Amino acid sequence: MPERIFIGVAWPYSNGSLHIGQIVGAYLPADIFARYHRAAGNDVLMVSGSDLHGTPITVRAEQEGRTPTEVASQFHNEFLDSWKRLGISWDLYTTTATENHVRVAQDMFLRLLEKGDIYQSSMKLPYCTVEKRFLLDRYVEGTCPICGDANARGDQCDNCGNVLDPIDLTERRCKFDGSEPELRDSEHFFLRLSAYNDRLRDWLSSDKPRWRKNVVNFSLGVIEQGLHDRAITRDLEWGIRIPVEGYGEKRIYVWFENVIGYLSAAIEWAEQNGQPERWRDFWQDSQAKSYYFIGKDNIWFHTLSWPAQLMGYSEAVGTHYNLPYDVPANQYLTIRGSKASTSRRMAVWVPDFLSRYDPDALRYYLAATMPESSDSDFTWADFVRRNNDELVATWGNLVNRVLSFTYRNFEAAVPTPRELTEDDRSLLTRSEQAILEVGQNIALCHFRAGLESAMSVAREANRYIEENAPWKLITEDRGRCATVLHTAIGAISGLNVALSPYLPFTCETLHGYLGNETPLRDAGWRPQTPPAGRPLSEPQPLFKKLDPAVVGAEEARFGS
RNA sequence: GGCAGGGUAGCUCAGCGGCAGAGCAGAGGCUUCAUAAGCCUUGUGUCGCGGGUUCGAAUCCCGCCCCUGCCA
Repeated sequence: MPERIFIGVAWPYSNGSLHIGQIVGAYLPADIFARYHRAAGNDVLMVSGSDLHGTPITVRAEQEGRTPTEVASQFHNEFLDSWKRLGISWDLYTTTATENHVRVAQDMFLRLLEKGDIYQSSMKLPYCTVEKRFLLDRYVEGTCPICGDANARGDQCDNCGNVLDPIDLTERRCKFDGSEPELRDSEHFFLRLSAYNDRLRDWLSSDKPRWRKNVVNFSLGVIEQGLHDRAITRDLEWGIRIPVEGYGEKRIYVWFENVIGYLSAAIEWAEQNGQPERWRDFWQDSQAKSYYFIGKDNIWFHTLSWPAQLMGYSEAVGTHYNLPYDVPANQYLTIRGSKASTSRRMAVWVPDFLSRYDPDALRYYLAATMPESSDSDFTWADFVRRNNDELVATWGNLVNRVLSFTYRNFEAAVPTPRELTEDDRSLLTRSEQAILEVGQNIALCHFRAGLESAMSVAREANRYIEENAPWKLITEDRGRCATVLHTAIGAISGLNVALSPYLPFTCETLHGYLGNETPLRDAGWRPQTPPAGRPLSEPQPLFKKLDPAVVGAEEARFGS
């Protein structure tokens, strides 16, 4: 019985190129997960989109003297290209600027307002009398009350790292003109999160054994402190309008709005596919499972506020909406020890990376070092090492040595085996087990362990080749040689299925070398046994070995 | 400052109450089908620091240090 799997992936701000930390944190694990479940025959819907709103975009636009729309659409288009080149297999990748999303977001806002989960209240905010506008926290500067640094921002002090409120600063000044901002009352809308404290606690306390412990413990910790109501509108021009009269200069704040994209994207997907009610299969069938792939900075929004929004909306409209089934948040991938940053433009960028290296090499590296339980560190030396000593040497070379030897010595076709020995059957069994183990690991979001399950069988296959030495058998016992190669090809075919969620491009290529005429994605999550006599295509190496000199070149480029 | 996660071999990490492990790197050997790839053998550890509980602690408890995230 197929499962229904909804996969929501964090909505990236389109304020700069994607960097590999974002890929390893959310997009790659989501894609591996989606590819596995599709192969296993499950009903999968994977969606996300570019967040075209949000202050990071307006900040960049102001810096460059462009409009937010120009900045946002430039990077949205670049993202589309990056997804294609990385092989991220969206069912729909949209944006937060669609009419559909605005309608769904405003509807949720209004329903929660009618229900009383959203209410109005005033708050004191810094107002610049020169600019004649309310200032975002980061546009107020002053002296840090904790460390005394004179150049602290209203949201955070870069000197001591503490989170601040603009009201805490002394010697407050406007970032743009240096004038002292006034504190003025501003009417805003608040989400009544406090009303959901107990229900969220009950939900987070039950049936969460597969959740990562940092995700559960962090969320429960916030609940124990007591969830407070939070403003969900801002004094901004860039964003989705508040669907209430008299708030023309304010907008819905992105943290409330962009998560609604998970729902609106499902609706958009269903409409685009001519089955406008299909989204309900993923949102209203309580057997459907929703997974959210995000980075650790995003946990609060996905385990607390978004579930509260959904609980409230379900009640308000009288229809059930599924809460997250799992939120497998990843830690960070640091770059030589420091955090990547889009706004500070310090990162390994995806378009740049893919201009010199292959997507599967990157996918392999990122999956093998995925920061599932703690931050992991990217270094060029480690990338080259894993590519050359693991991907090329173990898997790529296994494939190449078996296929090229067979191609040359057995008329470019799968050899006809004699009776299999214990040894042969044992290898084929291990290959079948690899498919099962990889699948189980991926289903539990243990991506590194899944890859290792497959790689360890690739090592066993290399041992099998070594022990049976087909290069000797070819002159001594051609029948036995045929059997060994047939067995090795069977094992490789199985491993190719097991690795396909991780390495979609090269696995598809190998599937072709193995003489298949239909795409690998149609083969399912099960062993493949190429029939004896099937013609093989002439194999080429699947991966490129990297010159260790690229380490120095890349580090120089990175500006060390 | 509060909450949470992490700190284990040169590197990347697993183990989370019962003889400290894997992959890769290093050293030695074998092999030659293969992208000088493969296979075998092999060294390596104050398990962040200091206390405690226990017959027994990397694992549980207390305190501290360092890294990361969040703090509406």
